[in-house]
Amino acid sequence: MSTPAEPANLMEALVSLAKRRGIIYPSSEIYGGLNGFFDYGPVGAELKRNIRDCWWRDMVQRRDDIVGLETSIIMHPKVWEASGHVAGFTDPLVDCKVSKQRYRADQLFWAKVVVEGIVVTQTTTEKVVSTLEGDDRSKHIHTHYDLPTIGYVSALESERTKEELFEKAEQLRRKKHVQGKLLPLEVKDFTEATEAEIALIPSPATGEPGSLTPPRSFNMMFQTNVGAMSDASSVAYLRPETAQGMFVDFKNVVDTTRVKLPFGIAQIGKSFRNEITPRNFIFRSREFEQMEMEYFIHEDADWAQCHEEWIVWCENWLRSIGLPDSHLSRYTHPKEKLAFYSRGTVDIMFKYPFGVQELWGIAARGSYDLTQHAAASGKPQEIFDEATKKKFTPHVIEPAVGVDRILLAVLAAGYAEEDVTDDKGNVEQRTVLRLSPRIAPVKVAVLPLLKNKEPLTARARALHAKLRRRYAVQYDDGGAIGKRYRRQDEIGTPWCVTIDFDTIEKPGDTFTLRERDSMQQRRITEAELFALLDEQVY
RNA sequence: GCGGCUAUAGUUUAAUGGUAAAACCUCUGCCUUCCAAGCAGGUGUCGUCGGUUCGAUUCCGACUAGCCGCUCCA
Repeated sequence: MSTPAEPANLMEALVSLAKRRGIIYPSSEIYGGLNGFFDYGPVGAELKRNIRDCWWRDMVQRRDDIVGLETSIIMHPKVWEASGHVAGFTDPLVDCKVSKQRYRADQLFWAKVVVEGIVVTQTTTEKVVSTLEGDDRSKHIHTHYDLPTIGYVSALESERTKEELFEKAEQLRRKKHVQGKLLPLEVKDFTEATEAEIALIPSPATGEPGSLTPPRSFNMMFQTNVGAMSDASSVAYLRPETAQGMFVDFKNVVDTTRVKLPFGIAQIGKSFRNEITPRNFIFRSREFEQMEMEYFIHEDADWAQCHEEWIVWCENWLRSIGLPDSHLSRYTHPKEKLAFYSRGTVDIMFKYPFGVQELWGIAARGSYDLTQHAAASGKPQEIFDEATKKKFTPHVIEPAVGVDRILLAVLAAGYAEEDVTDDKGNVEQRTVLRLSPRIAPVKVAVLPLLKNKEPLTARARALHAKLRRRYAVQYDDGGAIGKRYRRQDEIGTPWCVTIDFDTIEKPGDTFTLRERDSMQQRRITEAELFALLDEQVY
């Protein structure tokens, strides 16, 4: 009997297991680690490779309409200017030191409040006078008529930013007991404030000046230099997405591979983003691996239907590697929040231990990317339509997913701690990773029942040698048999075959096949074992 | 980047101002006829750097990393 159960803190359990079993290590650990970077250990490397291979086989090799591509990680810097990443990845941010709020500088607006006319309040007059001497006093007061800046106001970007600023300015005028008429406000955003002004602009949270920091720029792209000289002309970027490779090589693929619309170009590769806050283990890291596909369609095609078909394809693929429906959902981006070039974006969400988060984004991008590159490079990115005899720029549907996010999802969905009751009634805990045979790092463990009986180990080694030609398998003769089963459970090995005395003493050359999830055993021949693997590991 | 909490063996945790302990894991040998058995043995720079102190794993500071919240994720 076994009872599946989720541990109280699933993430902690996963991080611990990942380290203990060689799935994921912190990067550069002996030097104290490096925030946002991770290494995949021997077991993790197999798991990750299997996820990539499954995707590539299903997305590229088993389809007629999609071809693969591998572009360089460092591309011409103009690629990222054309794509909008150089501008779009720079988000200057402002912190309020008192309220601990953070604002985007381009969404925080402010204005100097200037009042037309004479400053008549007693306090203000005295202040001005005290800085003057002798006969100059009256004269100087007079010349200050046109100087009365009474303060600053700020407001966040909204539909009524200007009204809000005006109201605040009016409040400020009354609060300071200043007579006169407000001059029209000159609204600027925070990126345009000088150092002196920053000290005087009030925080929208507190209404008091002096707590805002100067805007700090966070460019999400990692910069590097190409060539021996490090100057402005040699600046290059590590790609923040693989997609631009497909757009930039679009014409090459069209001209050299006989593809016809609709068709897709797929790529798997590393991308880099200098995330402000890497979080949640490998979910958001600074170096990660993407699997992206750009599906090009005719400009007159029914993009919405194509979009929906790809969403369904992606959902089915996630199921095929073992993610349960109970953890999957959809999020449709609201129209008003879409990027201006996007016609629609749907995210397939996964219920991670830390919340429901984006796993796979399927975006309808129109012809934005190809059009941008055509304009920036001066080379049209068009296809000739034989029917209408006209050239046009194709539109694109882009399913983009992170390998690391899938890997974390299969770990989270597959991890279980079960209470197992043995024959004597003792309850013990069993940790098991229920990974699909498609992606399991080890498909079969070959176990001689006893280590010190040569006929058993000889048969086991022979089987192991034969299996390993086609599948990732392990040979393990250490310790008691039950311990070896549990060891394989922890890395998600779907099957163990045990070479026992029946194998060598009885006719039929059968082994014990032990199944991971049910722990059930049955006898199986070598031919049946290979047939099972051929069917399940695809 | 800000705030709060944290850092002892591969993992999970103890104890201590006088150079550290347990369990599990792992490795070696013996044993073992199916679910983490037993026996014997091996494996440890208390995250890093500085300060206080005769002496710091322990107290203080900085840094690094992790968790939570804010922010960000085109």
